[in-house]
Amino acid sequence: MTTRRDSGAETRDRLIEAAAETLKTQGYAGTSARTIAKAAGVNSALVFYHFGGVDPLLLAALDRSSEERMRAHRETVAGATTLEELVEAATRVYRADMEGGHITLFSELVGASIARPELRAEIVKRADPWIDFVEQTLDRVIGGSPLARLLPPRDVAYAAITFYLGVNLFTHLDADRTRTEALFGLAARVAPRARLLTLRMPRRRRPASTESPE
Amino acid sequence: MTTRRDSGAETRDRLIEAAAETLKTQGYAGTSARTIAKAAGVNSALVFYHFGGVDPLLLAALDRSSEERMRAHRETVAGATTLEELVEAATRVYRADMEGGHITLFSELVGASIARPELRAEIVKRADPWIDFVEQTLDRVIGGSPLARLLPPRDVAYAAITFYLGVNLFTHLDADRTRTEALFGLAARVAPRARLLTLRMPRRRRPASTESPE
DNA sequence: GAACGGTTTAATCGAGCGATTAAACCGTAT
DNA sequence: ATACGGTTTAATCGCTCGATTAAACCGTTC
Repeated sequence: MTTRRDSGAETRDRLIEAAAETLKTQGYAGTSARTIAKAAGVNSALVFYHFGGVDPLLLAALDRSSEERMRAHRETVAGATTLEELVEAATRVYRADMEGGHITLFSELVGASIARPELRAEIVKRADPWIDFVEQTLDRVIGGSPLARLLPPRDVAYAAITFYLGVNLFTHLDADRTRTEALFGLAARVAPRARLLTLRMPRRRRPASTESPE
Repeated sequence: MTTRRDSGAETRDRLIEAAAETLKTQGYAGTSARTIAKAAGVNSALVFYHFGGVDPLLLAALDRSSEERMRAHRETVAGATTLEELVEAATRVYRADMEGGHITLFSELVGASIARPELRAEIVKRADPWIDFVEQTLDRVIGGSPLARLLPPRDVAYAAITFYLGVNLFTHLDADRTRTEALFGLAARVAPRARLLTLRMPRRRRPASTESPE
C-alpha cells in the first residue's frame, strides 16, 4: 500500500538503483542527474530534492553496493582457515565483484575524485573498511606465522586493494575476458603452493652469511 | 628561427604538453578543448584544427608519454638478469611512472573508454605493447625455469598491468603516500626471496603422486 | 470538505561543452 | 608589390550540464 506521502522512499530506491547502473555502464563522465533520472523513470529535479546533488546520490549508490558486498564477502571468507583456502575465497570475491559491477562503481568514483577534493575524502572514508577487512582476514589466517613477518597483513591489504582497483580498468581492455580469466587461472595455480610457504619457509634456517656476492 | 608557416609544430607541441598536464591534474571529466587550450595559452579552435578533436589530442599525449616511458623502461630493465634484479627494476619503473604521472595518463583514458567504444579500441592498441614488453622481459629472466611453468610470463604480465593500473587509483586514496610507500617496501622485502624460488623449487622433485586429492 | 505538507512536475537560468566558420594574420614564393 | 596558403582568431551554433523555482499533485488529518 504505497501512499503518496511515503512514496519518496521508493523514488530514492529507484534513483539509487539507476545511479549504480548508469555509473557502471556509462562511467562517471556519462553520468548526470538527467541520465540517472531517465534511467529511473523519474523527474531529474528529484535527484536534488532527495539527495541534494549528483555526487551524494552516487555515494549513496556506492554505500548500498558496499554494504551488500561486504556482507557477502565476510561470509565467503569466514570459512577459510588456510592461506590456500583464503586465496580461493579471494578469487571468488574478485570474480563476484567484477561481474556484479561493484568494482566499477568503486573505481569510477575513485577516478572521479581526482579533480574533486571534497569527493575524495568521502571515497577514502569508504575504502578504509575494505582495507581493514582484508588486513583482519589475513591476520586471522597467517597472523603469527613467519610468512606474516615477510608479508605484513596491512601491506598486503594495500596491495590487494590496489590490484582490486586495477581489475576494473584491466577488464575494459579485455573485451572477451580471456585475459581476465588468465588472471583467475594464475591465482588458482598459485593457491596450492601458498600454503607450502607458510609451512616450509620457517624450516629453512641456514646461516645466510655466504649466500651471494651479488 | 620560427616562421609563421611552420609555427604549427610548436603549437601542436604545446597542446600535447598541456593535454597531458590537464588530464593528470583534472581527470578526464575535467579535460576539455577549452581547458587544454587555456593551459597551452592557445586558441581552443586549434585543438580541432591540429588534431581533429579532443580525444585524438589526448591519445597523442598518451603516445608521446608512452614512447618516452617505454624507452626509459627498456633501459632500466635491460640489466636485470635475475628475478630479484627484475623486481627491483620493476619497482623503479612503477615509481617513475607514478611520480611522472604516466600511470594517470594511461588509466584515465582506460577509464574514459568505458563509455566510448571507439576510444577503447585505440587504448587497447596502446596497451598491448606494454603487455608484450612485460611478457618478453619475464621470459628472458625466468623463461625455461620451473617457475615459468607455475607463473606463465604472459599471465604474470596481465597481473602486472592490472596492478599497474590500480596503482594510479590507489595513490589517490592515499594523499600522504605512506600506503604507497608500504607497497614499495613490500616489493623490496619480497624481492630477495624471489630468486630463491627460481633456484630451489626445481630441486624439490619428489614423486608428487600422493600430493593432494583436490 | 478544507487545510496541510511531503512529493512531483515543467520551466527556466547561467555556464561550459564540442565543433564550425569567416575573416584576419603573416611569412613566403612569384 | 602582390598573391598564396598554412595558421590563428573571435564569434557563433546547438547542446547538455547542475541547480533552482513556482506551481501542481494528492494522501492525510482535522
